[in-house]
Amino acid sequence: MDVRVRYAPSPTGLQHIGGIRTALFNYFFAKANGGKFILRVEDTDRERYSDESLEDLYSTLDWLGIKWDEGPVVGGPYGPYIQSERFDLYKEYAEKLVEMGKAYYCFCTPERLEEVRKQQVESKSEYQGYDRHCAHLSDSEIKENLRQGIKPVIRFRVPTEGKTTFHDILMGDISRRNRDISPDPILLKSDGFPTYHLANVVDDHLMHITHIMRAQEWIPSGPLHVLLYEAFGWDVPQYCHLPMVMGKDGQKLSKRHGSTAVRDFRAKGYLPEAILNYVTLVGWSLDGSTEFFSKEALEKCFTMEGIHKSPAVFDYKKLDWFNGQYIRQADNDRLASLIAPYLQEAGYMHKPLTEEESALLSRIVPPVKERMKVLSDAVPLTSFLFEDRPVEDKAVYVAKGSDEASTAAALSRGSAILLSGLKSGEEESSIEEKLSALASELGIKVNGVFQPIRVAITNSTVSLPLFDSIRLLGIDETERRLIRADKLFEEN
RNA sequence: GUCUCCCUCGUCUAGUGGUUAGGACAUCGGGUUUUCAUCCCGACAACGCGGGUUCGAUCCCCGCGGGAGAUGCCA
Repeated sequence: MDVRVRYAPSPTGLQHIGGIRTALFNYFFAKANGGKFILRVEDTDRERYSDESLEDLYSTLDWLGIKWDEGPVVGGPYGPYIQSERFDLYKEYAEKLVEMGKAYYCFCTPERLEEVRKQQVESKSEYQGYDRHCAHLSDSEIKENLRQGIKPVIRFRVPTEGKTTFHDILMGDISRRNRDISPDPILLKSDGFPTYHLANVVDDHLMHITHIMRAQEWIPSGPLHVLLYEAFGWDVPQYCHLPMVMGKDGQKLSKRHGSTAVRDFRAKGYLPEAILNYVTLVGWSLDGSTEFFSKEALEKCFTMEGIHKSPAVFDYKKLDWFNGQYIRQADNDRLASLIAPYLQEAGYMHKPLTEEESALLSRIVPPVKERMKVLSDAVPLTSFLFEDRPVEDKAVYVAKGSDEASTAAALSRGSAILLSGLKSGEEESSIEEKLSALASELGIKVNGVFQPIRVAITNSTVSLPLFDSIRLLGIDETERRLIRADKLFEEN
């Protein structure tokens, strides 16, 4: 049997790390087994639905390079793949269950349900959930309610006896007494839309899904779904519940832990291959030592056996490390085009780039790529080129182990050495030697000479390498800034 | 409350009835370097606890503890 798996998100929010991890596992499992990866949009919650979420779903998968074999846009033999477009289908199946006596109409108002819930909490009842008030209405009672225009929901009749077991590839057999299953969950809402339980089971069956890989938060409803498959007389697919992705505090990863939307990571300057690589390693490993995986490699080597049972904490620092690694590996031209938007956003460059800017950009990349964790780091790293904010505080120019007098001397004499060297096209290493010699003459450390020069030129003690900075800035501007710093020290 | 699942360094993980319990991130220290970063070297650091089974348990069994998830006309 050919493997068919699906990612079935609900477009009620931006695609987040947890969701995308599920998508990736499904995708890689399908690819590694020569199967099909199906995308299905579960937009049955009309209150929380948003177009933006749907667009975000497509753009995020696209950014990661994840293509679906069947689904919205591309179509497929079992479409449509958007649940709202399958509206009639669910009603049909729900009513089929009603006819079989396995489901029933319920006319309870939300107010009454709320009241029941409240009482259960107050009385600390062991049983929670619906009290099956409408489980045994007579035909005439149902007709009367319908005649009055009350919109019913359809509830599934959960057996009160026995237990239901399903097999999970990772977890093994998971059983639950039927009486512990939430009593009589709603299958079809009063607005005619199905709930997750119904739509999911119906669609997975109709779309011939072979393996259901979803987050562990669904384990408790596994038995219910099995009951549903059995009620319809359908085969139960294979289950594989994925470990959850947690935040630092061990709770389910959410916004309060930091960014969780993939879009946010993208905006900050994470590369898709870094996200893809790291996210796949959350809850999965090949051998415990291999860390770098390309998408293509994972499409071949991903196995279910490598998936873990226990939840995993999402480590932002490790993601940063991965991103830095991938940035360093990245092609310079690609990096240039990836960095450009950040510099444009900062107002440093025009959109589109002028020819000069484009040329400058490609010279910026090599020194900058060694120093970035995220692409947006390029902005602070190069700001000295685009906005001149001279350091007024003399103390900043003074290196450790030096003093103001030596610094003043280092600055004026060092500037002279530097500028004449640069203008005469002298080797950088030779200029460097002379500056070092100056340091020992002044009786200070090498940095005692370099630091004031660096601060003068880059307006910061932390910068790109000095000669790189000068090359990017140009000799004239370098000279201007050196003279200005020199004056600062001459003033008193 | 009830049900279900989980438990190896701070974090992600490898691993075995007998190992110096391995790797990576983070942290700390050192080296290279004009700063920062990169890069290199090193250090710290784990089998939740208690019973069994066994010549021997991190590994097998039981209990406890801790954590998480579910308990919606959300998915």
